[in-house]
Amino acid sequence: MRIRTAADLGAFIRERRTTLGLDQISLAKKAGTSRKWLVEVEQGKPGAEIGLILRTLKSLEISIDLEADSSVATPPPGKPKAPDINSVLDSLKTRPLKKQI
Amino acid sequence: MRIRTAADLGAFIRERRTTLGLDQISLAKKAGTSRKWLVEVEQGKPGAEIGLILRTLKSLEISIDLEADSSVATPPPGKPKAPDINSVLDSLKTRPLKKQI
DNA sequence: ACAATATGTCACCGTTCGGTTACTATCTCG
DNA sequence: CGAGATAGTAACCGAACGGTGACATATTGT
Repeated sequence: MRIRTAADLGAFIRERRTTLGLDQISLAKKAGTSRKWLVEVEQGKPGAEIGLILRTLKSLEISIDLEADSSVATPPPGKPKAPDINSVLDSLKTRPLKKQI
Repeated sequence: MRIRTAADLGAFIRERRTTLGLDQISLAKKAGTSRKWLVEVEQGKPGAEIGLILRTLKSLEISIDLEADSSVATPPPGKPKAPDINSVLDSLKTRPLKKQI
């Protein structure tokens, strides 16, 4: 399922939890958090910490996949930076990422 | 990319940001947060709020997909709940799931 | 009707978050 | 060399988080 908001996430978590036949206490204990926290998350709390979220999803055996949309150089049409070959080479040269070269 | 930890998430965000040629300030502004926050998130801060994370991913045009692993009733082998027909029927009766059977 | 279960809500409290504002270290380019 | 841009870090502080424990509601099964 594609997640866009905290409410989406909460709904998905809840659905998965009930599908597995778990109650809030069981899942909260499994994920190492509290029932109160689970209740709020299932209601779509945007302030929930990502660490607890990840632990919860793991407890529910849910995989999280991130995908960069479309192509590399498609900054929302409106900022035509129009990078030329030089700038691209420059950026690769000046910003040695871990796995670069 | 499959995300399992906050560090994974931070690395992915950073890679995507640089790929798009954005600096931390630009992205932070775009996502409605602060540069300090972005720095910490890219370093894998597990306490970051899911709401800001989602806004950031949206700013980077990154899709988040959740997928429930394997089949419905496969609690990590070690808890052989061995549900019999009765318990299954009961759970269906008391907990009207959407897609069951 | 009663007990048991599961969920939602509340108040309290210590901890931590996130924003702001500096300062520092690199790196690039003129 | 010096100016500018980018990134990491620090201290401060109000706001919000998450945990605990209790109470209020359904809802189910006896």
